[in-house]
Formats: sequence, structure tokens, C-alpha cells
Amino acid sequence: MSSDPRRQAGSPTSGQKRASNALELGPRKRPMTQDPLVHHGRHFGRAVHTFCNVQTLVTNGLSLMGEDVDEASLTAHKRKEYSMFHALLKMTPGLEARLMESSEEEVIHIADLIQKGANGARADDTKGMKSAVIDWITPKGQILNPHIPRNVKAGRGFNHEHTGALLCPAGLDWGNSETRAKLVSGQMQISGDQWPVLLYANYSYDPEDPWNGLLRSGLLVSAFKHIFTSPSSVDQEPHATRSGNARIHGMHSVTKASTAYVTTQVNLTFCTL
DNA sequence: AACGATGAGTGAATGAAGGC
DNA sequence: GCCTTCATTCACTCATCGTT
Repeated sequence: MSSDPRRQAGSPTSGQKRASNALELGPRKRPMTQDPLVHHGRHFGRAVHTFCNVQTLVTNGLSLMGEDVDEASLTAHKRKEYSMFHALLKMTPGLEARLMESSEEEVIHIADLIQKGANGARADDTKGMKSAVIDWITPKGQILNPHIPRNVKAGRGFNHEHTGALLCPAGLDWGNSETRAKLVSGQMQISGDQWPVLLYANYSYDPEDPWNGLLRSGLLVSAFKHIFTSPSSVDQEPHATRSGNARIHGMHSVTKASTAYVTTQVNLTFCTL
């Protein structure tokens, strides 16, 4: 609401602005109907490639398509990019035809719409999970000490006993005060291949078998359900009154990309600003 | 310093479905 | 039929970062 301290005094709220738009366009109507490409872009970002430059992907994809190139001759990177382009075409009805009859400028516009969807979905999921994750990590019938506000990112990360333990790289001992101090102070840098223990089943890491239980934690399952089925499907009988994202987009199985997406989102919810 | 692009975060609109 | 709840999407503001 307008209690947002960042909002300048006297400036209209977004709701007020929308209300004025509604007056121009009639009651209970969105100012503009959204291009379906944005809708499909949302799922593309979640299930195929999160941090994708769609414009580059589409431009390069069209270029390769025009050349009728032998995929075996491509580099691994190009081959992967090309397969993602095909995934995009497959999940977006009419996209291929639309691209084929579009000018260069229109192709860029189309890519922007898909990008807008992907970025928007990411922002929405970040927002939704930020508060939900507090419920998932709080033991039943207990409260976290110190308390972590549901809608504030500050106070998480290594600053908090509980989130710090979950973020602690597998193989390190969060119980060791020296290790903990180095993590909190930032003196100990964590490399990209040091997985946090929150990704492991039962938060348990086996140094003899680092792949055992990786990406199988209950936290990731909850996050996956939250995003792809519905928030209410996480830890109770779902009481959703409409289809979740998976059904809307015809998603029948977990993909590597969707797992990576969920993992990224979960990590983000634990990090401070 | 000014500017633009981008991302994070917010509140509200919309639509679907169930309950009464 | 109306009301309520829930999931999803949208428009918006503000902060941050890179470039000029």
C-alpha cells in the first residue's frame, strides 16, 4: 500500500494510476492486454533458461535455421543454444511462423516480450518464496531465534544461525566457531563449485560420495512445488482454485533447467541484500 | 555528475473455483 | 448469484550499476 516509505509523498500510488487508466478504458479492465509471448516467456525462463539473452538466442537461432546447418559441426555451446532455441519454438505456439514473417526490428521486439516474461516470472518467484521459505525452515511448533521477518531479506545469510547453517558449504563445519567467523566476515570466499548443504537430502553431505543426495533436499522439493504446482501444494492438501504453472504450460516432468532455476531461487531467498 | 538499463520489491487487478 | 479465497500477472517505484 502507500505505506511504502520509498514512495514519494503526494505521488499517486500504482493503484491510483491504474484506476485512472481504467477510467479511460472502462471499469475492471487491464490497461492493455498482454502479448501471449510474455506468458510463454515466463515458462521459458523457469523451465529452459533463466538468465538468457533472448535476443541473442533468437537472432542466432534464426541465423542457423536459415543456413540449414549440420548441428554436429557446431561447438557444444552453439549446439546447446540452438537446442534451447528449438525448445522455445516448441513451447510457444505460432512463434516460428511469426518470426519467419517478421522484420529484424520485429524479431527484436518479439525477443523483448519473451525476455520480459522470463524476467517477470523470476521477480515474482523471488518475491513469493522470500516469505514462504521462512515457513519451510521453521521447525513445526517452534519459532526461529532470532526471528526472521517474512518480508525482509536483511538478517538472513551467514548472519543468522539457522540460515547460515543451511548456506554453509558442504564439507565445512558450521559448528566450528573459527569457520563460522570466517564465513560471517567474508574472510572465507566460497567458490562456485562449493554447494551449500541445503541442497542435500536431509541436509547431509557424504564426503565419500558428494553426489549422494545432491539436489534432493526437502527444501528444494518445497520450492519446486511452490513454483510449478502451487504455493498451497507445498505442505498440505492443495486448495488451489486454479491450475498451477506446470499444468498451464503442459509440464509433466522435472527438467535439469527447472531444477537449476529452483536451486538458484532457493539460494537467493537465503542471501541478504 | 548525468543518464539509461536493469533488477528487486510492492500492492493491486484479474480470473477461476468453491461455499453459501 | 454473490462473496471469498487463492494463484497469477501486471504496473509501478526505487536502488544499483555501468557508461558517457
